[in-house]
Amino acid sequence: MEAVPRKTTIREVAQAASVGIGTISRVLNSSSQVSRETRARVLEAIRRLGFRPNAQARRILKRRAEMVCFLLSNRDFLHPFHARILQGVESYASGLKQHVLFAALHYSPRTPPDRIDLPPVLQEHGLIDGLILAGTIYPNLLRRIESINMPFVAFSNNVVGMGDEEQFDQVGFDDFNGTLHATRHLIGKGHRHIVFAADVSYPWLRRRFEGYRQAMRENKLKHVLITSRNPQSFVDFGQKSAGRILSRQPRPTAAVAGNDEIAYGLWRSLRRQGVKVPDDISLVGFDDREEAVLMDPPLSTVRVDKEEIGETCMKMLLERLHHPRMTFSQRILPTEFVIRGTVRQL
Amino acid sequence: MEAVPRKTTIREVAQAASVGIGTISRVLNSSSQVSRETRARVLEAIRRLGFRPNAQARRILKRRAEMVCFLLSNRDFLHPFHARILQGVESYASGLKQHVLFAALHYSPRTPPDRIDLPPVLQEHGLIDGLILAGTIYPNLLRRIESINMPFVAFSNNVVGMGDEEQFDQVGFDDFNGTLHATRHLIGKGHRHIVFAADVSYPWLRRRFEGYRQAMRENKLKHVLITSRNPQSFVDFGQKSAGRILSRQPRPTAAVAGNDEIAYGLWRSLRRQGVKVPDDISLVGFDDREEAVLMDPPLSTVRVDKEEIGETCMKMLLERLHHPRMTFSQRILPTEFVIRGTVRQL
DNA sequence: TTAGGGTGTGGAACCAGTTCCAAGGATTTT
DNA sequence: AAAATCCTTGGAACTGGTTCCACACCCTAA
Repeated sequence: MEAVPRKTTIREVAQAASVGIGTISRVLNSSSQVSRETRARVLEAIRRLGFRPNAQARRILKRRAEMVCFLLSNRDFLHPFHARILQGVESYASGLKQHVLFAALHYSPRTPPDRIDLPPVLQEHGLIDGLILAGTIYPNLLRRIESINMPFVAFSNNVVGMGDEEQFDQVGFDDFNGTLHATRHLIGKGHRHIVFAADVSYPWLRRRFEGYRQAMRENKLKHVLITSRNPQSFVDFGQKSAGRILSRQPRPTAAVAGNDEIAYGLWRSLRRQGVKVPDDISLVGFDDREEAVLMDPPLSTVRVDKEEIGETCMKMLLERLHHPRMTFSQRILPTEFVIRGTVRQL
Repeated sequence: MEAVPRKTTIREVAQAASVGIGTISRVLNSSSQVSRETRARVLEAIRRLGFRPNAQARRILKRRAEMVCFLLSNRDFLHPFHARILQGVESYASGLKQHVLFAALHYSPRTPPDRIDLPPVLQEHGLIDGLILAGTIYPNLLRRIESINMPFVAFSNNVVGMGDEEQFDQVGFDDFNGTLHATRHLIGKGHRHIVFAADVSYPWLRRRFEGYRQAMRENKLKHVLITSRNPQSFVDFGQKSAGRILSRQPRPTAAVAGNDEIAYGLWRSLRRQGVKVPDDISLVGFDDREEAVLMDPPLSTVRVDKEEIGETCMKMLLERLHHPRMTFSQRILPTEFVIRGTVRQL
């Protein structure tokens, strides 16, 4: 490897400006008082030499990397959903001169914690100050992270199999109230036979189901859960569910999908069978993905502000870094039902 | 801010193992020969003290951050397309113990280079070794990057307004041959009246248009470019183009869309007007986005391997870092036409 | 026995910053 | 006029690694 050209150092700047190295440092950190003339002379020397302070050296002393890691776990790819969270993290972070490192991890929920092979960032220390966990989170990963004493905040909607005794910082959105409001909206539009389509073995879909059930119960309506066998994907789940919905007697007038992908699958399959949305059946989704607007008609769905999730994660992580012994907190961000074109008045 | 607990240092480990600090370093870097017994004693001490070497300190000496920045410029959000490139970068990088920092930047093509406000990562030095530029790249940004002497590789398909004299490392995919093959495929299926829909003021769409034109020319067919006024987005562009396509005499039997979003808009608008794809008109896209498979019927399109782009960018950047004076190179990755359901045999 | 070579090891010097103490000079107080 | 205080400033010491030189030790050859 060829030698990297040496960069200007603080000592050379000090020489050039005929001051001591301490003064340069003081100017850089705009901290304690430096006389107007000295400061000007130093700044001029910095400009002239094109000096940019070395980040690593500062960090050793500061004991802060000013960097956090966004760790995406067990996702085959960086979905727009998580991409938006990442963006929320980044935009908030960069305003505070914090950097965001991106890393991915694949692990099995059954691997013992100490056998989980963490990404390189987490193997050295001092590289990052903390961690934002996104993607599916099983208890063994939490154990592993705790074992290296790395402060972290988890995006909690995809946390699986955690007991109530678990204590860690988390940010999530309100699954329950999301479907509660969506379902109430359908009921308000005169719908009585409303089904819910999702695989409720996922904790977050289970919570959404509970929100739907709550709305049905408070209106003394019967709840119906539609599932399908061996789906290849959520879209496929939706497609396979369509037939089951249509075969019910009496035929449901509306369906609440566990997420937008299921809603898409449903819509596509219904349309193929000549069933029109919303004329023949109303449909609502959850998540408000990009594709929701592109559906025809555009999908009424529960909006989740993904960037706000990211921003809140970052905010909470910084608080944790500043106050390591602060008690753990959990933030649930509200969701919003967005009315588009897939619900009709009965 | 509370004090961060001091971590174990190499000197403490040396003390514990009753060896010198140099020996610890040698063990850590598994470099020169250390006797079997000494190595075992050191490793035992490291384990017992839970020692993890400080990354920053090493980097000062090594003059390498082992970190690169993925800079997304002028994108309102991290599209799946770029997300996949990022993933390609990350997965290749992490295998080589390199880290990937994510940053975003918004700038105007008209801002003078020295006025472009770079993200914090690029303001200090030593934090990253190099840069991968994704998103729209105008000459002023290149000038700015060059001014801080930061090695970089650009994803070249979105480079705008660059003369031929521009020299920098770039990785892109083959716009021209993509549409060339797609159009040839349509011609092979018996189509003669084929239009191309896109705003060719984008250089990459212009290249795709040229590929289409080449295929038409070599078959002595007339090329037709469809554009539309003041589109809100690519999808909108597609929607607005549908009418223009249908009003042509004789009516085209196939359309090549500049990208999948335009294809989606076209498809949606055509369907609304009762025109069936592919029965009444065949359609091909470009990019092979996630949505392409979800369209009904799924879209025949030109696949671009985004992760390979990311991987190649990272590979090229590492080469550049190892050989700073190497001549600049440009890699064009091949594309592949994917046959799905939107083209019919005439 | 001595010279020569190879291996293993200790630790000073170094990297590029920050911190802090001491000290110089100016200004104010006594 | 002397003492006290404040504002600036210089630079040694420090951070936590790596590098390199010196040296001890062992083995072999002359």
